Amino acid sequence: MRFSQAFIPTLKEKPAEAEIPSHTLMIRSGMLRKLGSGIYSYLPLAKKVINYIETIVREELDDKGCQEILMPVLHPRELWEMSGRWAVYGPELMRLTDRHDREFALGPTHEEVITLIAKYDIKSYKKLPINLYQIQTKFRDEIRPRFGVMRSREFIMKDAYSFDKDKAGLQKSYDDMYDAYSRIFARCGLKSVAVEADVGAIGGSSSHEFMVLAETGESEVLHCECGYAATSENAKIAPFDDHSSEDMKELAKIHTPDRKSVEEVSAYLGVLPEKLIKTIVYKADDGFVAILIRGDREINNVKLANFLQCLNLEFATEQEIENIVKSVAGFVGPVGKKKIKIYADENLKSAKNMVTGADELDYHYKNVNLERDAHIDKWVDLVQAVEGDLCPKCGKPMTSFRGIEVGQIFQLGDKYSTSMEATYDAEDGTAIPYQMGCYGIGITRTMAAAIEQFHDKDGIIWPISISPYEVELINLSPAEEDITSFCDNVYEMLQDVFIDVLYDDRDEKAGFKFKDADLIGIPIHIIVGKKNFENEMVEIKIRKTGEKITCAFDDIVEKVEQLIDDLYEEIDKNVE
RNA sequence: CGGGAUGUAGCGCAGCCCGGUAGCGCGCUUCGUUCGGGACGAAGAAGUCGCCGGUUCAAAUCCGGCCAUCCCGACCA
Repeated sequence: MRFSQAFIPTLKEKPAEAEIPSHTLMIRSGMLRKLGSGIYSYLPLAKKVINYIETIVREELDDKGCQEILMPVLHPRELWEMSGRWAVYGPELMRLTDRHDREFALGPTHEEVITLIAKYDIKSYKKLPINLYQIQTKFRDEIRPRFGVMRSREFIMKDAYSFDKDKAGLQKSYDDMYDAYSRIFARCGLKSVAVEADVGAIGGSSSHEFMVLAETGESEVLHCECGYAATSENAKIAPFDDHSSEDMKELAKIHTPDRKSVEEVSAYLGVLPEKLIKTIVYKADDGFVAILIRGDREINNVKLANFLQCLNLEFATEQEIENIVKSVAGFVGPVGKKKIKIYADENLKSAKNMVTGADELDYHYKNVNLERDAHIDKWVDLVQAVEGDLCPKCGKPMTSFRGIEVGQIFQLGDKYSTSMEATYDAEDGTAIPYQMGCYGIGITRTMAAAIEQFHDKDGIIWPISISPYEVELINLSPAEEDITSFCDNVYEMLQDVFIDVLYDDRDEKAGFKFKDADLIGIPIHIIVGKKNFENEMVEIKIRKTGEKITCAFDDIVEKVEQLIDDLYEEIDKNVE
C-alpha cells in the first residue's frame, strides 16, 4: 500500500479523551475514531490488525475441530426468558423495542442462541462432541465505558460453545480450548498467563481467565512460583499467622470515646490493627448479615457475594444498624446473642484476645475470643488476598502483577441445557442435557492489550504476527527521480515475494515520516536516503530495538525475508 | 447511579469573571524555498460558540432546563 493513497490519519497531538497508551496510540496512529461513548470505528490499520488476530484464532480453533458459524445480534426477549437471564442479566444487557413493542436484546453473549440451535439440530449422541464458534460484534451497556476499545459498549468477540455427552467429554473440550488459547495468545506475540477465575453471572463450575501482562491492566493477579495464579478477587490463600499459642484472657469492655475506625481504635489502645476484628453489616438479597474480618484486611466482595448467593450487596446504613442490628455504627461487634447471621473469615478462627466493637456508643471489647464469646454461624474464606499472602498450594509468599483479561473459558455444565430443555438422545434412547462449555476472546481488546504490552514513547511496536504491515518502506527523497524509481522497484520486489509492505511515498520531510513510522509501529523499516543511495545501500531499522543495519541493494529482499523470519521465530518459540 | 469537570474550525486550546457579534497553535488548500527525526515564508478556506428557552438595545460571555463527552467509585471480553 502506498502511504499517499492510504487512509491513515495520524495525529501529532495527544487526544484529550485518551487516558492509557493503547487508546492514545490507536487514535494518534489513525487506527481508531470515536462515534460515541464506548463506540468506535476501526480504520484500515486497525481492521488489518483485527483480521490478523482473527486469522490466528480461526486457525487454532479449526485445528481443534471447531466449526465457525454466525449468529444474530438481535435476540428476542423470549429467548432470554427461557434461560432466566432476561431478569438476572441486569442493566448491562442492551435492550430495545421494535415498532410492534416487541422487546429484544443486543447479544452480549450467545449461550441462549447456541443452546437453541443444539436443542433442535444436535439430537444424537453420534453428533457429539461438537464445538461451534463465531466472531461477532457484541454489545454490553457498560456502566462506564473507558480506555477506548478496552472497555467499550460495542466490541468484537470470538465466542465458542462446546457440547459434550458427559463431564469427562466437557473436560476434554475445555482442555482443548485451554491449549488453543495458550497458542493463540502466544502466536499473537503476547505474554499471557491463565489464572483461576470467578464464574460470575454466566454460571458453571471451572473457569480460567487469560491475562495479558501490562501495567495498565485492570485486574491484579497473584501468582506463585509453584504455578498457582489467580485474580486477586478470586485468589485463595494459606491461613495467615495465628495466635493460637496465646492464652485466652478475660473479656473486658473498654471506653473508646469517639474512636470508630480501625486506625483510631488501634492507635488509641496501642495495639496493632491485626489484633482488631472489623464487623461489617451488609444488606444482602434476603436480609442483613454481619461479616467479621481482621482489622488490617479487606473483605473480598466477590467471595462474599458467591458465598451468600446474592446479586445485590450493599453496606447497611447507620439507621439500619441501629434499628435492625440494635447496635451503633462504628461500634458493631459479634459478642453476645445476635438477631442476624454472623459469618467470619476463616483466618480468624485461631485469633486470640482480639478487640471488637461492643454494640454500644464509645465502647469496645478487648480479649475477645470468637469461639468462646460469640456465635459464628459459619467460617468462610472471605478475605481479599494481597501481595505477600501465602500460596494456597505450596505456602510460599505470592507476588502480584497487573493484567488485561483477553479471554475466559468456562465449564457451564448443564446449566443452559437444563433450563432450556436442550437434550440429546443417548445410545439407550434417554434424553440427556448436554454438558456445555463456553469460551470467549475479546478480539478488539486483544489488539489494545498488544499495544499496552508493546509500545514506547514514540509509538506502537507491533508483534509481527499481528502487525498491520510487515515492512514499511520509506522514501526520504521523493523529489529525486532515480531514488523514487528505485523505491518503486523495491516495493514491487517485496510484493512479489508476498511481503506486506506500507510504502511511504509521500512528499514530506524525513523527520515527519520517521515520526509517523515509529508511531504506527510496523516492525521493520527500510529507509532509502540520498547518501546511502549513492553508495548503493539502504538502511534497515528494527522498530523494537532501534537497531539500524545497512544493506546493499542486491541483498534487500533476502535480508528483509530473513529479518521477518527471525521475528516470527522469536514468537514461535513461545508457542507450545 | 453518586462525586468532579468539560462542551468555541478536523485536532489541541484561549476568550466567559467584567455582555458589544470570535481568536491562537497544529492540520487542510495554493505558490515558492527547504529536504535524514513532526521545516520556513506568503496567500487562502474553514466555526448556527452542544441544544432549547429566558434576561438585555445587544449573549460564546449572565440565568434556567436539557443533551453529550471525560475523570473517580461499584460491573466485565
